[in-house]
Amino acid sequence: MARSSSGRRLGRSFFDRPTVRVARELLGATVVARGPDGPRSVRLVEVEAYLRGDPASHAFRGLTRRNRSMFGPPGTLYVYRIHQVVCANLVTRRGEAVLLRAGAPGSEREGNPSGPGRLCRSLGITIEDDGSSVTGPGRIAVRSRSGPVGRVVRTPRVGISQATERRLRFSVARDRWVSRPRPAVPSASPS
DNA sequence: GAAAAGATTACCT
DNA sequence: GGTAATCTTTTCC
Repeated sequence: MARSSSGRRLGRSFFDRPTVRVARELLGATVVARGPDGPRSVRLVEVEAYLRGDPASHAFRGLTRRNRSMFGPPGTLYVYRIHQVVCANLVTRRGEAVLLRAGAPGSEREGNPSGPGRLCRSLGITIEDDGSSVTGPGRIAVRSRSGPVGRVVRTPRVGISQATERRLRFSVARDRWVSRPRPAVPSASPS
């Protein structure tokens, strides 16, 4: 099988670092979810950072019933429902997290993980996974990237109405799995 | 208790 | 490119 191999499981120390740095380094990492019909995996190509004092963050107004997982330890999954789908985040430091927006499917079974809701559907992540940890024995893990990642571009985040100018969306330039709107790639050298 | 808004997506013109 | 679907959480009266 032409499977892009992945490295070791990322532990708490990986997530217990500044959120922007974690976000950037998650690109190329693989999320693996054990399911009833075997493991499913997605290699991340697009994420967004949500910070302290960030009006676009669900944690901005303090702890609520919905966002309590964002205040859990590093490596906690924060899963929330929006409209008819769910989206997943990985908590870094208290009250900060990285939204998983898109990735490349590990095989045909994962379908199309291009978009936060689609990515969760590809991995079988549900609201039941909210609050679980990816650094422990749970069914979901993150494995470090094993190969080079393409050029990374920083652009404004998608779908928010506050702090829209902050460039906290990180994506692999020109990767086919990056969701829409597709970021413009600065032309240092046109290809 | 009621109303509005939403870190989206699928389908329409 | 624009809009409806759809339902939970949050917020306001």
